[in-house]
Amino acid sequence: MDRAALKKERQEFLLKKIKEEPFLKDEELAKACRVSVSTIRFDRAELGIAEYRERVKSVAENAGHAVNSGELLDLELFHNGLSVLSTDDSMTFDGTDIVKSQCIYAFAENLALSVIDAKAALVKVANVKYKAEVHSGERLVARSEVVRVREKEFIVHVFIKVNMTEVFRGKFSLLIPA
Amino acid sequence: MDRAALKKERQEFLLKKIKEEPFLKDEELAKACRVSVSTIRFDRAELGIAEYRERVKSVAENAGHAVNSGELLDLELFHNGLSVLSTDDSMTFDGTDIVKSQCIYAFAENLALSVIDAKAALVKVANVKYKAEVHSGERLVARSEVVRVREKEFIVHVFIKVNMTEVFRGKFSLLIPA
DNA sequence: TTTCATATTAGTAGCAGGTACTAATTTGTC
DNA sequence: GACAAATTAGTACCTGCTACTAATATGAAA
Repeated sequence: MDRAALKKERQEFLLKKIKEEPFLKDEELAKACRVSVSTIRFDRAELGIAEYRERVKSVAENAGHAVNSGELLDLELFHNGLSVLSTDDSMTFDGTDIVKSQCIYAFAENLALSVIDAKAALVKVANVKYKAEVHSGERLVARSEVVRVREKEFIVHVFIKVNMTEVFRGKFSLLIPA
Repeated sequence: MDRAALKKERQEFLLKKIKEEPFLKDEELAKACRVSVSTIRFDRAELGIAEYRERVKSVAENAGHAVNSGELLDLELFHNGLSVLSTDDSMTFDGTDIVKSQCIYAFAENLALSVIDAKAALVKVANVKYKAEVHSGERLVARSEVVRVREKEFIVHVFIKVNMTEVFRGKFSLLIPA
């Protein structure tokens, strides 16, 4: 066997393994790869993979991310709002770089709620269209507009663009709780 | 000053501080409380607060939760599917026990994708109705049905109930990528 | 004022999971 | 058989602790 090839194979396995289970310590990785701890440390250094504690920390730090609330750039309450969100790998389908539509939905819904100043409004109806694939790394720019107000019910439109191209549009009917 | 009262006050402050910023080390907490590291360790022991690394780890472990994919109970590919999801506090609006509709949406969308065997299908259109509030702790039961197939496009209905009462219904138009 | 319990601080040894480095050992290939 | 790359072993040191002991400070009771 070509030792260099074995090494390459192991390093690819290591990358995959850590992507799947980031909370494995060097000792556990060594067992999984059937090599010594030294070799694992060597491989991690070569591949630029951080140590166990750093990996745990970075997962923890990106945890709040699940909210997909983006960064609010502009807001005129009960009129319109503007928000941006940078997509990343945590939002994609495994093994692809395609962002899940539920992440885009959450981003849109959050902006719709912001614009009517509702920390916890109820969504009654949502009609949404996804017009194009969104890929990891792309920057979503969302604009929302309140189009109708009736009693405690609001109709809010949300449009999302990537690079000036519309990828999403949605209509939300929101109810502020009594 | 009553020293016991000062202690109590500090410990309350400590609890609040760590709730807000879980990633503070003993040394940083000591500075924030203007006491020695020893005292912080003493307080943590008394209050049952875990050490820095444990806190980071527990935040990291509860991170993946955001997927909302539920547990698939039954599946007839291209016909129908059945899935359940127990809601919890991580899905609610802060300070309430009302589950965010985006969590329900994600659950529904995931089931819609499962039933057409698509790991990464594109959602083209979704029309959804939320019929009642869902509260933390309630168990969502979702049923999906493929109602139409045309080329690579699928129309899937998803109904979600809590305690036999429908809380959500949605229609998804899905496209399997070329 | 002295006494005493409580609160606080300091200091020690040891642990986990590493880094950074050096040195020895294997192993496939020329 | 010699050589370079790969692998393993071993050392000292680091951080952020635990678990423990001991010393010191302080407010209140006697």
